Amino acid sequence: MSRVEQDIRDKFRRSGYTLTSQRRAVLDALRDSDGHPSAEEIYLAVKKKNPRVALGTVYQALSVLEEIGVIDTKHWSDSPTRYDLNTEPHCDIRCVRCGRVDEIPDVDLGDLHSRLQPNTPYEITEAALVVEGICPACRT
Amino acid sequence: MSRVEQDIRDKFRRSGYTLTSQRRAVLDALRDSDGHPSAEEIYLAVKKKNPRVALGTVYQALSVLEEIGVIDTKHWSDSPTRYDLNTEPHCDIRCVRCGRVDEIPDVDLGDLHSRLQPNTPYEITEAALVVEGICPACRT
DNA sequence: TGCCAAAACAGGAATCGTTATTAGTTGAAC
DNA sequence: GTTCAACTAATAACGATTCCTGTTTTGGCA
Repeated sequence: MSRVEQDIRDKFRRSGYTLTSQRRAVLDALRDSDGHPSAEEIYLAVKKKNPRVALGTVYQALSVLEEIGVIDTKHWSDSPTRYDLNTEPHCDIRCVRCGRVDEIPDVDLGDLHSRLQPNTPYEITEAALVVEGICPACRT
Repeated sequence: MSRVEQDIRDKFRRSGYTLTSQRRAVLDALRDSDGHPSAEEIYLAVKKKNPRVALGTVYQALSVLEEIGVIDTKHWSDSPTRYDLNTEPHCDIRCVRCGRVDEIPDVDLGDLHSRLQPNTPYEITEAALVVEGICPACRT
């Protein structure tokens, strides 16, 4: 069993949630996808193996997976939420033309939180970069 | 007439859009609000002076105002879009408990775009920070 | 000033991603 | 095997936003 696999099982055990076949299927769909699928895309992938799953189940599974820290979610405006197995802080960019999402490597976001905190009386809980652009394929 | 006022008129003239009383009212509501109101809040403020305006009109006015560069929009997940007269790049933080939005001062975002661009083949069109936290009043 | 075409508007229906509800199913603990 | 809580499928409901249609307003021009 891989380290990642073990980590997932640990997080389920600690949380009290059970790793059901539907949640497993959502994780598999995320692993097998090439990028940052939407709930709809995950739903379609899961449906191929088990046509009985409902879209609502996918949403609920995703919310559990996010809660226990197995997946990350990313929001862009005018676009459905994207999901991602990678829980390391990283920066994603979305193509405004085709919707494709890719990671921007070598961006140090670790200090974002600590760099902002001294400037606000709020207690920062979340700090993310939302980046949009035009991907090479769409630039033509 | 203030500099800001003149700037708004110029932007309308150049764009070809007309500065109607409804669009004027939306701008006034933004100016008189204490922060970063949602479309709904702007709608309610506008309605006080002219009860006949429709919510759809507010949305359309906001979209025109954004297009010609008079206002900024900010998106947080699980929350309606917020609008802002300030078009200088700046960083806002939203309270996850009460929804209040405040600016985080002294954050240099000017180089965000140029810092990210070398690391991606995308042509970056937009780079923003989305920050959430708990405001002093909600920390109790 | 009065007319006309284009733009903008009001009102309400429609859309879309997401969440809530509810009844039924599963599966682990005894 | 029985029991009970957790989970699921199906579908209704929701909120923010956009779209549509007929009406009103606006700016250009005689």
